Amino acid sequence: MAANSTIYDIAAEAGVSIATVSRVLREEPGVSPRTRERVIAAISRHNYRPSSIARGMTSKKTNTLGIVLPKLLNPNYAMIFTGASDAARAAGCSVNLFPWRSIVGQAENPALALAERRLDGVIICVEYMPQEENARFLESLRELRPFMPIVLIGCVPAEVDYPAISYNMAEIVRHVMAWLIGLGHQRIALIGGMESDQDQKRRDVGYLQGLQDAKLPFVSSYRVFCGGNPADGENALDGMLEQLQPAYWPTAVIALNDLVAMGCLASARRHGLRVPEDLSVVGCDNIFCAPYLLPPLTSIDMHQQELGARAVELLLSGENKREDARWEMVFRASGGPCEPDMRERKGE
Amino acid sequence: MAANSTIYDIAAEAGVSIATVSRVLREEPGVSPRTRERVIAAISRHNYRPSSIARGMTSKKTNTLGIVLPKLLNPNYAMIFTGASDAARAAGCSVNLFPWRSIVGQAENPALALAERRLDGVIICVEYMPQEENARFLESLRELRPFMPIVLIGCVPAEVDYPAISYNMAEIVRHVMAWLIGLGHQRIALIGGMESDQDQKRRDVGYLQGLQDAKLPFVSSYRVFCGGNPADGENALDGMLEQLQPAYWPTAVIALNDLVAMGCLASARRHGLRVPEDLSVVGCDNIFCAPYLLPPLTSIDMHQQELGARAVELLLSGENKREDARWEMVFRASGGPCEPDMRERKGE
DNA sequence: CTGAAAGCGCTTACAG
DNA sequence: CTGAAAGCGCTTACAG
Repeated sequence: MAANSTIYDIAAEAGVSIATVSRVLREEPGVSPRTRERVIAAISRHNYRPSSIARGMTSKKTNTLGIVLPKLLNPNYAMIFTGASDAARAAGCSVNLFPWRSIVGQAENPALALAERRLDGVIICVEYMPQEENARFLESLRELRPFMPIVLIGCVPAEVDYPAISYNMAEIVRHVMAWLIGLGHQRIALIGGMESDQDQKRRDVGYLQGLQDAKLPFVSSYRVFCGGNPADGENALDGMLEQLQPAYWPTAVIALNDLVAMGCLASARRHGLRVPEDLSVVGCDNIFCAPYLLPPLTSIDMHQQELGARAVELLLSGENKREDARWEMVFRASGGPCEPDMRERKGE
Repeated sequence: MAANSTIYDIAAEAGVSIATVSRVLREEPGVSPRTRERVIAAISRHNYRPSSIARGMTSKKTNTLGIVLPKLLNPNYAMIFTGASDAARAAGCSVNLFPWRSIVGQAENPALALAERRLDGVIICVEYMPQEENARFLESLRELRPFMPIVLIGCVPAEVDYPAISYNMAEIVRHVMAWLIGLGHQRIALIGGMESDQDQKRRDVGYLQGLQDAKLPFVSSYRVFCGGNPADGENALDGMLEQLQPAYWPTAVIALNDLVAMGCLASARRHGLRVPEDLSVVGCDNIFCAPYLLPPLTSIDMHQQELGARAVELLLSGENKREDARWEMVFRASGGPCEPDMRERKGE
């Protein structure tokens, strides 16, 4: 009376064929009310649940989508997942989350680890993937393609031919640079990201463009690579400040993300820098804590839930279309005019 | 040459039977090296991947676990998921995440929505579930049980008979109360949670016990129910402060979680209260931003990744055992001795 | 409106 | 060491 009852048990109990039970299950029209009733009664008596796995076997549909994300501990990705999951549910699908680590490290073909799952489609976030692994992964994606539709999200390289929703980190960083420069900043640091990551390269492009736009020199001390957690940002800014005379300290920092920005705030505080008077800090992702930091953090809203939802739509639509993700700068107190207290700058 | 190749294609190509291909696939011993080689060559030529769904069909194992969590946007749950996912991977399984919303609202038997997935087991977090839905859910769990092993985590009611890893919120809140009272606090507020939630009841038990231990009166103005987000905490404390003369303002707040605590910090700041001198704030969950708030937040480390990992172990072991989750108070600057500035307290 | 039969792509005894 | 055959629990034409 339980997990082991199959469509045969129900058919026998209701005195019909399994085809009829199947019709009732799938709510197909063309079953007489009386029959339907008997079948439904038998189903509930047995607590019968059709096996989605057997269904998948015959129907070739699993009603399950996959999403590959770097990690979940950064709320940025939790937002993307949530958006995707909600949209999928509305379309009658569920979403399986694959942390990046769970599919990489698979000997030759990382992406093929997904193939055997026979998903109805997969959303892959190409971000924070070390260059080498990333290249190998994109390569192996070609072999995944025959198995299921793929949509890429994130910093999608222009040359790959997949449906994608991408954001242009170069454009974003350049925009932030222009804003900071407009506020009088000339010494602007860019902190975070691994030098080998795909999306870092895009950030650096925007950073350099921003400098060029204002005819400012590139000072390599102001570009520090590091991981994506608060402690990474803290260490990175600590290191920068300690290696430079105060006269050369940056007056603004663009952080990889809000986590790194949090670390920068902590470092600034410890070094006696007032934010934003002595140091402006700009984050990215606009995670839930950004407004609650002190000072509240200026950041970039990447509209992550919308991004996740849109990726699902694109995946289900089957279009091979490339879109740009929306983004928007959110102004809070951590970013402001450049007005460092010169009395404290012993070097000037 | 792709998604459509099956074990038959490989068998034909390699000139063997499908049983032999299956043996090679599963790395069974007892296949001659020559044969194995031919099969492997055919597999890689076709980019063949066995269908996990067909495998599940015959082997009755899906190597997939489920985990039901209230939401992912609170990092608390992202930590639990991460711990579970890592542990599952080490055991050769993957973990499917089911947001609470995705399985509830299913007409009669919410838990049965999981049944058809034929998971190898499921971890269910019983928390933040409105009482009514929660009761219905626990009830329907009985019908899920024949389908797959279940492990409960969270504030698991003592009366349910499932393997579980539970934390005793009553004990935790009582402990925090004792600590605050030891620091001289007498007016302690408890903020957050929905009155109807199971785990709130446990918190309230601990709160009342804490008051009793110190022979302090229960002042209902100090107990405010609200949601679990920063804005909820902010509004809740705002409301409390605005309804009381400053002389009666609490000198300490125990928040539902760190998100609510963040909101309380903001509210305190806006009301000119120094933390911790005028108001101590204690959060729960010790999420990544706790150390980066101003002041850094005293919180409870719930060892979430360990909890998730342990739940997976318990699930796979098949033991029907009930364990207590580890927890630990983390002391930071937001909690301290009660020494409000009386000059500011116009009422005294 | 209903049923008999084939088939989805594998694994698993059972023979040899 | 290898293969023929049954079977997992459904859906899907095809008949009637």
